[in-house]
Amino acid sequence: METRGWLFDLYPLGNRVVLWFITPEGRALRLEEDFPYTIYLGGAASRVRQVLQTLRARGWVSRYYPSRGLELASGKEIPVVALEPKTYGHLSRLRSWLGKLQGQVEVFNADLDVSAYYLYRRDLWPCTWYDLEVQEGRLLALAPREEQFARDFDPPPLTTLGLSLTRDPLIPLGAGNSLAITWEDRTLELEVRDRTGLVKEVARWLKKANPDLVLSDWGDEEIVPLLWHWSKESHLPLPLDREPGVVSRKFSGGRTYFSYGRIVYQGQAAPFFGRWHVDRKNSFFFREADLPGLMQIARLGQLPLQQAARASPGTLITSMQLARAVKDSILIPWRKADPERFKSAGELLTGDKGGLVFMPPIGLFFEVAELDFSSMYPTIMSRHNLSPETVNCRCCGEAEGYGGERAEGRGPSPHNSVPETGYRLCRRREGLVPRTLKPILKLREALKGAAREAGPEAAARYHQRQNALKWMLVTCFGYLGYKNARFGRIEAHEAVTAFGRDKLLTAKEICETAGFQVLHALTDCLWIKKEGMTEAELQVLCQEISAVTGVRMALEGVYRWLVFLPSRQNPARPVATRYFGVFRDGTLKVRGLLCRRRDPPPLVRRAQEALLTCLAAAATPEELAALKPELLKLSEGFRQRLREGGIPPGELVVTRVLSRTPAEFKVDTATALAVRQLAQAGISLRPGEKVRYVHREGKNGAPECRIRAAPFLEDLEDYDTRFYLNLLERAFAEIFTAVYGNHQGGNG
DNA sequence: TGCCAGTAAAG
DNA sequence: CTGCCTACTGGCA
Repeated sequence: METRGWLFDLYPLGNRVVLWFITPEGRALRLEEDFPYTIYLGGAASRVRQVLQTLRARGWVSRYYPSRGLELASGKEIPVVALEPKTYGHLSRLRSWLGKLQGQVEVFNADLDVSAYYLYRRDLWPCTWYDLEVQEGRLLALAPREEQFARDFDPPPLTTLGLSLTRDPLIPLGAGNSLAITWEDRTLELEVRDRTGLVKEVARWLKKANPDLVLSDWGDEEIVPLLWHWSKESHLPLPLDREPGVVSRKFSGGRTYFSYGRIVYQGQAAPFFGRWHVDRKNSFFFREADLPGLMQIARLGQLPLQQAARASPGTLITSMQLARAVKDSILIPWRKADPERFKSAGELLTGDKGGLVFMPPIGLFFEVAELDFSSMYPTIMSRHNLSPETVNCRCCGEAEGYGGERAEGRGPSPHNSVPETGYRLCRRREGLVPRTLKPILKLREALKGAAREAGPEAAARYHQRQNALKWMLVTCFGYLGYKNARFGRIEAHEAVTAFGRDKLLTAKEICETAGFQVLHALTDCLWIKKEGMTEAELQVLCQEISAVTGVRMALEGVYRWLVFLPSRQNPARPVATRYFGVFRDGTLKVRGLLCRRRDPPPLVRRAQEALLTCLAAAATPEELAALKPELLKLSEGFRQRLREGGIPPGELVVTRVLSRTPAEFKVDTATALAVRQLAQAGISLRPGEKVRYVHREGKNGAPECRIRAAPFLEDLEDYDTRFYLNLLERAFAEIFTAVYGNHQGGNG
């Protein structure tokens, strides 16, 4: 039978991969396909023979045969033995046994996710329409009806059931918290009188609605594990899955890890089988890019959507690289696992200098243009062929300057040598990283273009999708420098930043030659001005810089006025990353101010935003000066409200991310007090999770009374007026000091 | 006043 | 699938 279907979900089950398609009529279609997982063994033939004998004796492998594959580093084809585990269930045993053979044989393609490996091998991607050939529940053949990197796609309408909590997620379901179910624009609150009743009610809704998507808040961590547990306890069915077979469901607990210099917490996952469960509060990409973004990354990353939803940008870009490697017959090395070892201070200092920074002058400036390189690092990687296997490659010989004299000057650098470092780049092969990046860069440009031309609704969807791609591009650069990344290499990372500095410096010189004054420059942006400059002139400048550097330079905008802030520790010194201003079209751009941080109380954030919004109306020095009385009045209003008291606690909540476990705090900081308070109430938080609390009156009282942690704020009557006034003054000072000089008037 | 622990921003 | 550098605050000696 031939039909059409939109690839919706897939997962391994027993010996096969189960695939769910949505038909044009909106029906869910379940199909199975045989898919053997293939591991490759390389190295000395005698060793490999020994390993195969053992595996045969243990009965873990169904078959093996000689094969060939490309070695990443050399690009050469090498002989290997392909082996197929008997079932997916044998994979974990096989992996851990092979893992112990380090140094004896080389093991490739061993640690891939089964669903993802299936998609890479079959060259398929989710969230796409396919022509299907089907027989008795088996998938015989399929062909995509759309391109993987298509600018436009049309998903079928999906039925959605909402699931959330009625109160703060720290309050457990059934212990003060209730469940809310949303279906067809109506929300129903289910009180938890008895657990069985609740399970029955949820089961009834799932059966009745049979939703394609369950979109939840806190479903992964708080709702689904409890419901599942209760359903097992009471032997009641809970049809979370469409899969009729037996699926195993384990709740593993979340994971805390260190990324970009800070602690992150990723909650445990509670995916469904044959149905999507997306927890909005446990999905980086949903937050950044909504459902269209999730579909986009599932397609590009060739991951089941529920996995893509919970993945970090790093996992996504790695998946794209893995897919590329499988398609190109490159043997995939086992992931380097060295999780305990952090870089030492010495390692950090060597080599990597990062982005180039010029310090701005402090104060207020009028008519300043900002120029930004678009996607500078990814473009550099793609244009200059930067990849782990292309830096100082073996194949291009060492005669052409490798290790020799450094590239002098900053003119157009020799085609295959890296500025500053003397590294040499491969000319024969295009690297894995550039090959992965190129189509992403191209699609992102297409999406940005489409967003500019489309109506507001379609534009929002294009924008979400391009935003998802942005994060993958950014992370791709970071991963080059990460020692444990599968496709990382520190020299490649250094080369990217070296090219980056070179290009920014080139841009600065071009600006100066054209008679512009360069006020400030930061990694991939420039702030410049010239008496009587025109937009047309700036566009020409951008074109010249783009042509010379090979990276697109675009005019971010012309500021009517712009403020660079001084350091608070040393007011004579500027800070590179804190500024705000208003463009000619009246939009504000604010960086590094209090309102851009995630920790300040809503009241303080709103106060600063109110002042900024007021200032945005001014265009000239005169207008700016004329606004001062209004700003003073505004700020006095906020002070007044604080002093009067009676501000709801929610307005005063400070939000911080836990950096360590409660026991690890050496100092009684407010954050430490808050976690302890929660622990006393039986709520334990892990590093990377957020704590929220209000500062109370009486700083000198017992430590327990200095703060009150959320969610126990409902009966809180007092707050530390001095603390909040102080914070408010700081928010005002960031604006007043630079715009009007130090004098703030009022009682400031 | 200087130092340290703790926390967060922009790119 | 765990990539920094720098600015800043608050508490303590």
